[in-house]
Formats: sequence, C-alpha cells, structure tokens
Amino acid sequence: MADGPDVRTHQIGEVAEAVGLSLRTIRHYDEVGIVVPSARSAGGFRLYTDADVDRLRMVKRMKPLDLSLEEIRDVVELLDALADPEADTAGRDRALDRLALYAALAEERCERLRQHLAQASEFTDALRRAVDEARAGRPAGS
Amino acid sequence: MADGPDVRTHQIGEVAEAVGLSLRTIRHYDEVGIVVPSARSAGGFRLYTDADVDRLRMVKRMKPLDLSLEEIRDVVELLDALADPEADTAGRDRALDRLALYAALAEERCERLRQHLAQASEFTDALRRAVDEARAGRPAGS
DNA sequence: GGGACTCTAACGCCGCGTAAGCGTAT
DNA sequence: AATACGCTTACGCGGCGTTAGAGTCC
Repeated sequence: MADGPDVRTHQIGEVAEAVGLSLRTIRHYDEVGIVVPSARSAGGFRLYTDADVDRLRMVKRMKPLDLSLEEIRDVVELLDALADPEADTAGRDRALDRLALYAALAEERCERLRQHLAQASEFTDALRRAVDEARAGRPAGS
Repeated sequence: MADGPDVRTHQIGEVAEAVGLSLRTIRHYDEVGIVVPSARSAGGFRLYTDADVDRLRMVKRMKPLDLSLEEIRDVVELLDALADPEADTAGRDRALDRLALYAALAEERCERLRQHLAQASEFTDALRRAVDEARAGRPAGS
C-alpha cells in the first residue's frame, strides 16, 4: 500500500530547463499522451517526478529518428508494457515483437541520418571553399 | 548572341527520378522561386536544363541543414550573384559577406546533426539491447 | 500582497501530401 | 485513339510557436 515516502516533483519550467525542451512542447507531449505528469498540484500545475523527467529525456533522444508523435507514444507504451510486472507472458511477447520492429526501423533511420550528415557536410565544405576562394581573389582588406 | 546550340531539357518526372525528390516538391520549389525551370514547352510543361537539375541536387544536399525555404533561396541566389559576371565588385562583396554568415550557420548545423545522430544511435542501441535481453530471458522458440 | 510561474484555449505557420479535374505530347 | 505524362487549384496535416487572458504559488 505504500508508494514509498513522499515523491519529489518538479514543475514544468524546471523540467524544461533540465531537459532542454520548450514549455509548449512538454505541454504538447502531455496533451497527446506521450509523457503525462504523474501528478497535478491543487491549483492545476503539472508536477513531474524524476521518472517523468527521464521519460522526457528518452523522448528527446528519439526525436532525430523522425518518428511521428504517435509512433513515439507507441514505443514508450511498449517499453512500459515490457517492464510491467502485472503483464502476462503473451502480452509481453507481443510487445517484444513490435519493439523489435521499431528497433529495426530505428536502425534504418540512423543510417539515413548518417547520409544526411554526409550530404550536409559535403555542401558545407563546398560553400566554405567557394567563399574562401572568392576572398583569396580579392583580399579587399586595408 | 548564341545561347549555344540547342540545350537539352528534361521534364519533371525524369528530373524527379534522377534527383530523388517528389514531383510535388519540385513544383513547390518552382512556386517559391528556389529552382525555376529555364523553359516551358508550348503546352506548359516544365523543362529543366542540366544546370537546373544540378541546382536541385544542391538544394537537396542543403535540406538536412534545416534551413527554411526562404533561407535556401537566399543562399542559391547569393551563389548566383557571386558567379554572375555582370555584377560589380561591391555587389559581389556583399554577397560574399552574407555567404560567409551562411557558411558559419551551416557549420553549426552540421554540429547539431552530429549530436542528433549521437542521440539517435544511443537510443537505438539501448532499444536493441532491451529487446535482445528480454528475448534472452525467454527464448520462446519451438 | 507582489512577482514569478503556470494554466487553458485558440489561431498561425511551414513544407509539402493528396485528391480532383483537365490539358499535352521528347 | 489510346496512353502516359503533366498542369493548376485547393484543402489537409503534423508539431509545435505564439499571443491572450486568467489563475496559482511562496
């Protein structure tokens, strides 16, 4: 019957600072059910536990994978299901299979990210060279 | 007075295939003035020269830098200005300064991309380990 | 009670995807 | 005369940014 002795919570501004997401984004993640704060104050302030904050950090790490928020929610829920001691074996197995699909997808997306980085730095280098060369022609200084 | 003897052109489908952008995207780039086809057929078909196609490729490489389409247009126009033999020295110098700013921005964005990749693959690895570990516990085979 | 913090509600924006209906022709 | 390709117009959407106005916390 014990939730453990009183859990420390943080309000949204502090969380935003710590995690590096905007207030709006964190509220949005609440709205769509990705990270719902474990509690609210009497007056309605969102109260985040450390576990909630960790969850936000995880979501932030997922963002570059370019998944929809629906997919992200799906993944975090599957991870919950996997960790849930109430779940039966069959339920966990289903979660596991779907997570394996997401893991494969994530690996593809990492590969795509590497390509994007390659393209971006190819362009950036070319731009840098173009600027430097043009300046070499006309030193233009004093 | 010569534009050179008849310039080969390509219509949009062929270009999309070659560059790896959707028809819609290419049309959109025309609408907003990023890459405007050098010609149109009598009936209104967009006709792209090889130079146009190269320009599209350049834009595609810029995309991961996460610039707005307005900024992208700005950059390509500045590069045009720099290459334009009609331009006077002052004009080219202004272009050059602004391009140098974009080059610095691009370098920052590349750095951000690297961080994103790092975060994404950190998450991906963790997910992969979670799945594999859970499966090690329950081989679940035949 | 004052100042910093937070709340909900609602509109706005960007970069296309996606029809729908119609004209063209490397 | 049929087929493949292209055109314009217009609406929709995801993921927040951004006010606006009211309430809360210490």
